[in-house]
Amino acid sequence: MAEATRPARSQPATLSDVARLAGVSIATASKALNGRSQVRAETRQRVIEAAERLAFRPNQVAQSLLAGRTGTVGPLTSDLEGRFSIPILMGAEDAFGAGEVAVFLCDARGDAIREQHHVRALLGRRVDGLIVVGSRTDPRPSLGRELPVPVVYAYAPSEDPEDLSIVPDSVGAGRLAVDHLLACGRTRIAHITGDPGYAAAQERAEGARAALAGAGLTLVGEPGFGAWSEGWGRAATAMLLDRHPDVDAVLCGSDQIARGVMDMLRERGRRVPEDVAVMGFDNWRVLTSASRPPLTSVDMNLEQVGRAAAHALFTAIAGTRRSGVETLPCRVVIRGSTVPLT
Amino acid sequence: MAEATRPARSQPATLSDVARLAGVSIATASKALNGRSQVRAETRQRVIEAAERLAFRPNQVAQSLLAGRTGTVGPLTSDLEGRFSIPILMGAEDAFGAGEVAVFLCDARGDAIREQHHVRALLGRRVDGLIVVGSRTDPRPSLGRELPVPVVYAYAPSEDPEDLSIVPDSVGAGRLAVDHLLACGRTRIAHITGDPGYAAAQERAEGARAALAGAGLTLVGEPGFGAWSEGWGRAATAMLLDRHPDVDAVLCGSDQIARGVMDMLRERGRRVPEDVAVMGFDNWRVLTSASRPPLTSVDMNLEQVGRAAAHALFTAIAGTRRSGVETLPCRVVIRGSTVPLT
DNA sequence: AAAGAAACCGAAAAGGCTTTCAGAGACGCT
DNA sequence: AGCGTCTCTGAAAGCCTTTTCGGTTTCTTT
Repeated sequence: MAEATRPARSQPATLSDVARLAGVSIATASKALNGRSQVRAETRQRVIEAAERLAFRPNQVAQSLLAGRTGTVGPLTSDLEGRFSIPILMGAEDAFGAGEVAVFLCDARGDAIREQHHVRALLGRRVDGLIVVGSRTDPRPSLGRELPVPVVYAYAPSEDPEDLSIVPDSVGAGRLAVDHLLACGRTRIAHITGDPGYAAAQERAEGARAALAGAGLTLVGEPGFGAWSEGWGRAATAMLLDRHPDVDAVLCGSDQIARGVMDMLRERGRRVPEDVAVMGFDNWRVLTSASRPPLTSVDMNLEQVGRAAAHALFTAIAGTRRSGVETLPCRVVIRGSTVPLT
Repeated sequence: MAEATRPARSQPATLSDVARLAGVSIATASKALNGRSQVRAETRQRVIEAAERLAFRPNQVAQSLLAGRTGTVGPLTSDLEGRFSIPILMGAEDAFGAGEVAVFLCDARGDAIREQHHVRALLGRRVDGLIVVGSRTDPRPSLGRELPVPVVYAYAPSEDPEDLSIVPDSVGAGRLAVDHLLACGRTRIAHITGDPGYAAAQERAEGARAALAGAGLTLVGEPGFGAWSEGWGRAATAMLLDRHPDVDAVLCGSDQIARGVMDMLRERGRRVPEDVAVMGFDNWRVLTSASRPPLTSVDMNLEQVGRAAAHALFTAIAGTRRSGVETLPCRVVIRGSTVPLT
């Protein structure tokens, strides 16, 4: 734990340092390094060598000031703890990273005041655009139309239809899930899901019902709304088995619920997937692959949502703006809880 | 999905706009807004009103250029997916957020090339400092001593002792865990943990052994190194019960392992915590609170690690640099798997 | 009333870069 | 030799803000 005050570090080289070393003006140095054509090859070479000797990196702060664009983007997330924001941010970072756009990190902790504060801070830094990442798919208040930069909402759509929102297709996801169970030959399908106050819960249930109706079937019992927890999965399963012992598949609102469901099924002597198939939602690796058997789950393709949001923001910055809510399809990841391992 | 090209948004107001509206010079406007004293109260008021009318926000890009500091910090993480980086980043964001420092988001995906690329990008943006966040506690190569800004390593220490690293105290954590089990009256304690290639696994085992030795005891059997998975927890527990049926506590290397252990214990008819106490590591909520009974676990205080790293970086930027590896204590979070619920 | 002090204001420079535009030099042609 | 044409190069402006410092106004004091 040595402690010392070292001398200030050497300042990074500037363009004028390079120019001096190469014996040219800064204008020429700039042109040489940026591939402008009005420089003799030999001069350009001299400048490039000088730049390398000095480890010159153009000061992007100065470039930004001049260009009026900073090449930065502010993603506002309302919860970093939650596992939904991260994949979206990674997708966005991915999409931007390729284009040399830097991404700020802002966690509003679900607090509107903090969010406002972050928006201000980001605008002060002259970000070129904002991505607002929600923690649930319910619509959220718009940041407003009067912002000086484009905004894209991801996962949680904006309440204002003039804004552009990119969300996963929850209704379609419910449909996909049921389609898979039907394809597995199941016909007595129950649905145990989370908090009915979540749009995602309602929409998935809606999609599931629609798909069943399409096959001339209905859900076994009512959708079991409750909490997004293992405990609820266990409790709901116990009740379900009492009332509908003939159930042959349970579609769960989350992987956590699914784990609880599988737990209780095993406790009651049902085999998964032979007697009852179980499906989860979210495709959260830790849970899906650790369970016995591994859990079939619907993946919301969140990284794609992030990438799509980044892409939309890009085009909006370039001038072409879209609006409305755009949905992206989910996908079923099949594991041993619906299909016996061969 | 309406599509349209709206007119370019109005540019944000600049200081000279404000000055013009207030009928003063740019210099006076600046002084008025920044609370400098050489402005008549009445004039200041006029300027402030003008600034408000125009929704003026000083352009931080220009401020940065002038000040030579950007007020930004680059945290390089090697895996955002992993659950260890996030709390550290949140802690850092927290510590900086208060001081108006913006944090960039960089995920190197564990790739050294990507990391180099990100370092360059961050330096180009003239960040004032870097925080390197690792995904495991094993030492990692230094970024080098010749960087123009201070660097702090968090979670994964740098191999270069001249660098400053902030890490959780793994040895101490092992000791704390055993101390808790001893305090619960357990004496026949086994240790089932993860990949022996991880420094964290070795160090925790070392701490556990030391604490036992201090009480005149030894581990039941050898430490069970294996994988950081539920599956390994189950398998290792089965073997453990065969060889040492009298075990009365299992210290696990992670919460996932602990879940597997508890699963197998239940399957073999042991009650937790009455017959066998179980402890996990990492205090990962999803796992600890969802299990039956809730899992006692060691929390590495990662947010504190992040905050400490941010703080160290702050002081380093201000000129006072430290070096070496500094450890932060962990803490035991007691739940029902070691202490019967009252 | 005049001088001195204090309060207030604005011109200008700085920070690092890009770009425009004018000027300088080289070359080919008549 | 003189002219026009290219090809290169560099001075300077501009991006937006802060700060210094000289200048102007106002107030106090004798």
